[in-house]
Parts: sequence; structure tokens; C-alpha cells
Amino acid sequence: MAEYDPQAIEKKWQQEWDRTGVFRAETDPTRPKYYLLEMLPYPSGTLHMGHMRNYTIGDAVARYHRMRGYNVLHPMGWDAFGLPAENAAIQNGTHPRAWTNANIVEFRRVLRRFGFSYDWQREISTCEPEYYRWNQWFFLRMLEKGIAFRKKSRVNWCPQCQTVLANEQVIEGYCWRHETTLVEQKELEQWFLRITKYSDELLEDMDQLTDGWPERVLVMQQNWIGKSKGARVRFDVDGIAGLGLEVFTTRIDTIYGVSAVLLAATHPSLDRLLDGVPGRAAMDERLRAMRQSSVKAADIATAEKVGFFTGRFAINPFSGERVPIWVANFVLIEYGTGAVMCVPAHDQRDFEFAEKYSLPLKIVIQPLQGNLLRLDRMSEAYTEHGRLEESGPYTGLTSDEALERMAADAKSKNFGSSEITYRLKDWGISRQRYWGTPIPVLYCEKDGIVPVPDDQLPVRLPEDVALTGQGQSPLAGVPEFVHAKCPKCGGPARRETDTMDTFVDSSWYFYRYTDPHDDCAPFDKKIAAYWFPIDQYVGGITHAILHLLYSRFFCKVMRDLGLVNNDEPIARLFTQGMVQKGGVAMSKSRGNVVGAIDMADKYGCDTGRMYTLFAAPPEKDLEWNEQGIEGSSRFLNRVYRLIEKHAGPLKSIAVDWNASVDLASATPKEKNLIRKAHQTLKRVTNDFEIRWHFNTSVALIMELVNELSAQEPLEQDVSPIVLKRVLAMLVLMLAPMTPHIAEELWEILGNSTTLSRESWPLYREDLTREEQIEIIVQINGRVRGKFLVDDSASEDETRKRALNDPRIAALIAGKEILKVIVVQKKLVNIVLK
RNA sequence: GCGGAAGUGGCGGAAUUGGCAGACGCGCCAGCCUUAGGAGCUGGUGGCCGUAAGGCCGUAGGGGUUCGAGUCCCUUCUUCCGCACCA
Repeated sequence: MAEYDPQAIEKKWQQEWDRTGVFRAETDPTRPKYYLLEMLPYPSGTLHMGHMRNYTIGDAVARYHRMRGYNVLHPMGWDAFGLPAENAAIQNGTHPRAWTNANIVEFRRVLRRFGFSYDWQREISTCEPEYYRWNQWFFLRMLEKGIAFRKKSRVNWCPQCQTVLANEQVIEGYCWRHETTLVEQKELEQWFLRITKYSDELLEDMDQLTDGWPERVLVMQQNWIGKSKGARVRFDVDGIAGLGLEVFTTRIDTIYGVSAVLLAATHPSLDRLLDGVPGRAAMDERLRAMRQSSVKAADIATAEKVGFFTGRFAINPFSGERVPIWVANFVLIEYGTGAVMCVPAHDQRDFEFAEKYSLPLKIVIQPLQGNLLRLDRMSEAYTEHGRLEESGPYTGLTSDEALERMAADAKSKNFGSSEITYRLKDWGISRQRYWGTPIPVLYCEKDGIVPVPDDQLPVRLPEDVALTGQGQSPLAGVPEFVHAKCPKCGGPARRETDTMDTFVDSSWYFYRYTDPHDDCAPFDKKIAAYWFPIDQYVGGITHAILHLLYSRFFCKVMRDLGLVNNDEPIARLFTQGMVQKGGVAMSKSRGNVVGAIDMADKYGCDTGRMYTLFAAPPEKDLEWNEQGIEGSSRFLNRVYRLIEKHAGPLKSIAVDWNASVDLASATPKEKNLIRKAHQTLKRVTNDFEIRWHFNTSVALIMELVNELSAQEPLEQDVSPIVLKRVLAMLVLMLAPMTPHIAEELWEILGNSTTLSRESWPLYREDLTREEQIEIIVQINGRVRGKFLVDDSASEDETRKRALNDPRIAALIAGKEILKVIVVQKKLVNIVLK
């Protein structure tokens, strides 16, 4: 008898799938489509079982939908630009392209080894000019629309390397290559994409995603966009005519409690403000220190609040009060106006600041209910809404009333207005890096910023570049790249030497899959319209914000360019859990990886696939357990032996799913098997359609196999037709999860056509039903007995059976029955006094 | 601090609609088979009491709703994740 040989079987079927091209997707509007996508990988390091889990989930769903008759698009590609390739080049002297392509070869080999049902003809790699020219094309369209623009922005700067550092290259505030060199901040002119233009739409369109996206991802994006309603109010500076300080506040109702105006250390008005103030030199010194220390976000939250008085005063436009102007380290220049009003009684940060510097407190909001606030009893700020006091004409109003009326009054008196602010900032895409998409603009002395004309795309990345990790952008050191002709005047021009953030590449790649070889456009509108939106996207939670938000933004820009019809690119998103070992995520740097190839070599990829699906529900983190794999391996061996053993006489029997099943003449064994098979199929189908809990699908299929074993010998009292049907159902249910062994078993059962073109079988409700149902009898909620009734038993019959059951009768004899609850087909609960 | 998710045997987990808690698997125990077993097969396996029949307890803690709660409500605790001085 042949043994299960996963290595031979897996190779055999992968070759067969390649030969017949079963997974190729054809754009065919007459067929219902299903676009299933896993996030494209960054080809670096080794693929381990954490990656494989992601692809296994996606592949099972793709294969299931193919079996359901959908035209499935399931592509794969490479997020091939990025910093690690450049770092490897600096450290090992390899070219980023050589390093990246070697990784791609390895990744492709591993993914093929696992038999994922990709349409490899659609493979893309973002570092190829055929791909990145469209990044440039999109950039130019955005430039035309005013969505791409240029402004000054801060970057991390290592004075030792004399180069810009990515955030990943800043380690605890120090340079990654110089452990003792503190990273500084430097201002550079950079390119930005105006994602903030879509702030509201990005927020509102989340309504379209509530059914298909995990709530926590939506919440994270919502917080990231951070919309808040408030008001801008101008405080005039005493003694400097025309210099008004605009503050942003969400609590204009507390404005009669202002003790000071606080400015960020980089506030643009500081220069004028401090002009002629005594002690200016010392203040400049403090400002310099404050500006430098604001490098690290994590420290900022816990840093002590510090500040100093500028010597100037501002006038509260509501009360006319004169309040001091301070500089404070906790005021953010990036948010609001970079200036806030300090209301110590009603803001916790202001409370702490005022306590430290002895600024006065004034209560102007009292709780609507409960004890009134008293200054001598306050140990923290009262930040709730309430009723105004000591607030001039607004005294007595509620906060809600005052918020509206005071903003309106500020507007009519011309010193303020209501305003909505967002936390979301425009997307800085300039990188002073080599291994990325060149930004397609030129700088001409005469014409200024000149876009590269479309017919000159792509602006190719030169291959021969010295990567030292030092100096300015690597491309700036390539004269033949830098020096160019101005397309407008023909005079000398300098090329932009920055490259694009690689998040640009991954913001639209899924459109390219629909039409990957188009050299006239990023993709064909009609083809994309057929495949979009993505029906199911599968990936890690790590991309919950940036990648997914940028992708949504790109979709809206493309819609406004008339390229796509959807507001949202992704209908459903699934975020799978991580694979852990020793309680932490697998990663090469931690040295706790289980290599995908090692797994496949030792057990076969089907075993690896089954284990990752079985060991935990897909959204949960999964702790890798070598003994658990043995279990999955054992199970596949059992199934193989079971079918091998019985297949002989079944080979020539054709399975006709439409043929009626005559239960009346079936033997008890047959009834058991048919019922179990249809019950299993019903629940597994539900797992694929709705629940996405493949761990229970595997468990159910294991139960079916256990039932088959329990009914041995299957040659007795089971007709070959029934047995063949049940075994065929078993194999078809395994097909999405462990496709290679399923194909092999399908063949062993006598089929000559590939399983990958078979349909998912349909369960029959009438065949899932039990003839007899076990009823639980409870007394006061405790189980006291059980009995069997016919499926058709009435409520009355069930009640009588329960009360007449000898054991129950004895237990309730002489007691008063208050109530009898009958839940048909489930239980009877007798309530005694 | 704000937001989110979770807490069930020795372990991973199941319980889909409020109805037998622990499916399925791992591990462990016993037996069979075998020259051998890190192969295969059969059976057992939440805790306590009991020879047994059976009983009691049990889903992080406390309270509530209900004939009935892992599931619903209130509350406390713990863990993990995200954001973090956002005015």
C-alpha cells in the first residue's frame, strides 16, 4: 500500500497547475468576479511561517471562491524599493537591485513551494521602470491638480554622516551608524501630497467600510485623522500694533478663565514679539534648547512641562483682560495654530503648568450637578462641560450654548471664527535616498520648477551610483543624472535628486494587477472597473493606518482624475494575527523563526498550511507548537490511508451530485455517514462564507474522518455509491486548505480531471437533520435526565415524556411544580418550588 | 491619559440564536500490535467526594436580569495592542 509522500505529491500537482494554467484570471465581464489580495511583501530576509499564515488564509479563500464559480483574481508581487536594500548595499557592497532581485527569486521559490494559487503572469515588482514610471505619472497629475506641492520641512540629520536619516535609522535619538552622535533636526524643501484635502471624505467614507473592515482599524484611522471642532481666537499683543496671536481652542466657553497665552518654541511671531525685550539673549538660548529637544515623540509625552515668560502681554478679546505671553514646550507647532490659551482651571496640562509657574487659576465652569468647584479644593482641572460663571454676558449659559454663541460673536466682532482642525498632516514623500522612484521634476534657473513631460517618462534611476551613506541624496552625486535640459526653455536645469516614499508604490499597486503589462497607462479604466473594488484584502494589522489610509487617499485622487469609479478601493479587510514563538512575533532579528522551506521539507506544505489554519482562529495571534504540527501531519496521513484503502472498488463509480439520495432504504451506517457529511459540509461552508474560522472547519473535517473510522468496516453495510459520495465530499472540503493532497486523493478516487476546476459541493438541509433528537431534562436548571424524541415530536409530547420519565418522576414526586419550560428539540426545564 | 481587543482544563482552542461548558487537536495515562518504536490502533483524561450509581464545584473577581448566563447588563481587576502634551 502506498504511503502519503507529500514531497512527491506537492511537486506533481504544482507542475500540473503550472502546465494547465488553472489559476490564470481572465477579465470577463460576463462572469462574477472575486478579487482577493494579500498585502504585497517586501522581499527581505527569509519567509517564515508568519508570512505563510497570511498567504494560506488568502489562498484558502481564493480557492474556495474559485470552487464557488467566481472568476478569481489572486495576484502576487514585490514591494521592491526601500531602505533595507540601500543599507545592505552600504554594508556589503552589493547593488540594491542585485540584493532585491536575489530576494525576489528566493521569495518566489518559497511561495511556489507552498502551492499558492497565484496568477503568476500578473506578477509586478515596484522597482522596475515599467512600474515606477506610473508613480511618476501620478505625481505629475497631482502636481497639475495642486495636490503635490513643495514646502519646508524638518528631517533627521546626522552631523557625522552629513546625511538625512530615516526615522528607522534614528535609534534612541542617535545615528544608527554613530552610536554617540546625537541626531539633529534640519529644515529642507520637500515634496508633499495634500492628503488633508480629503480629510473629511476619508472620515465620512468610513461609513462604507463598517461592514467589511475591522472596527479597530477604522477607529485607529479615525483617531489618526483626528477631527476636532473648535474656534480660532485672536489675542492682540499689548504694545505691538498689528501683531495678533491666533490661538486654537475647542473650549472657547472657558475663555474668561485664561491666565496666559502659550506659544510653541518655533512659533513664527516669536521674533517680532521678543524684539526689544530685556533679556532677549537668554531667551534665544532657551528657545534653541527647546527646539532641539523636541526630537523624540515618545519622550515628549512624559517630559516635564517647562516654559518662560516672554515679557509681553496679550489682550483677551472677550474680557479685555491683559494676560502674559509664555513659551511652553508642550505646545505643538504642527497642530492648530501653534498657540493656545492657558486655562488652568479647566485643562489638566494648563493646570500643571500654572502650578509650576504660579499662574493664577480662575474657575469659569461649574458642574451642572453635584458640588460646586472651589479653588482651595482643586487638585486637578475640571475638564467636563458645565455652566458658565464669571464670564461676563455669557454667565449662566451651558457650555454647549456658549461654545456656539461665543464663536459666532468672535466672528461678528472680527477677532475669531469657528474652525475645524485635523491631526492628519500632509504626506511628505521626499526621501533623500537612492533606492526609490525619482521625483519627475526639474529646476530651471529661468522657469523654476518644471515637471518632466509625460513623453519623457520614466525618469530612470541610474544604476551606477556611489552609496556611502554619507553626503546628500545619492542621486546628487551623479552628474549625468542631475544635469538636464529644461523642457520649456532648453536651457540648463537640475533634476530633483530626491526619491519618493515607498508608500507611494504600495498605494495603488492593486490597480496595476488588473492590467500589469499596460505601457500606455497605469491601467485600463474598463478593466479596473470590472475587478474593483477588492473583495477581500488580507494582511497584518501593522498597516492599519499608513498603507491603508494612503491607499484610500490615492483611490479618491484617481476617482477625481476619472480613472476609477469607486470611492473606496477595498470592500473588505481582514487582519490576521501574528505567528509567535516564545510569546513574541517571529522575526529574523529575534532568531525565533520557523522557516517556510524547512517546514515544507520536513512535513510538506499541506501540513504547514493545515496547522496554521487549525491552531487558532485567523485573527488571533498563534503560538507555534512543533507537537501541534505532528498532529496535523498525522491527520493528513490518516486521511490518505483511509481513502487509499477504500478507493479501489470506488474508482469506476461516477458521482452524480444531482442524483437523489434514498434515505428510506439506507442502512443505519449509511444514514450516519450521509448525515455527518452533510452536517460537516453545512458548517464548513458557513465557516468560509461568514465566520472565517478555519480552525473549526478543520475540526469538523476531523470529526467526519473520525466518524468514517468509527463506522469501519466500511465494506459492510455501506454501498460503494454512498461511500464514494462521502469520500468525495471530504476531499472537496479539504481542497481549499490542503490542495495538493486533495488533488492526489481526488485522482486516487478515480477522477481524471483536476480538482482545481471542481465545484464546491452543496449540502442538503434535509440530509443534515437527525431523525431522533436528544432532549435534556432539567430540574431548576440542573440536568437530571435525557431522552430521545422523534424530530416531529410536538411540544406537548415532549413535556409529557419528560414528566413521565421514571427518574424525573421520582425526583419531582410530592413537590409543587411552578412551571415547565419546553424548548422544542432542545430541552425541558421543570421549575419546582 | 484616550481608544481598541481579550481573559474558558496542563496547552492551542470549541460552544454560530441565552439552552448538556470543554468539540477538535496537543500533551499525559492505560492497553493492543511490534525484534524495536519518536510508527499505527483502541480506550481514558476539568476539580473535589464516592468502589459504584451519583453528587457538589467550575468559564479572571463581585453584583444583577432570567426558568436557564461563558454568552446579556453593571462593576472591579489583569494582559495585550494602537495613539499619545492634539489645546
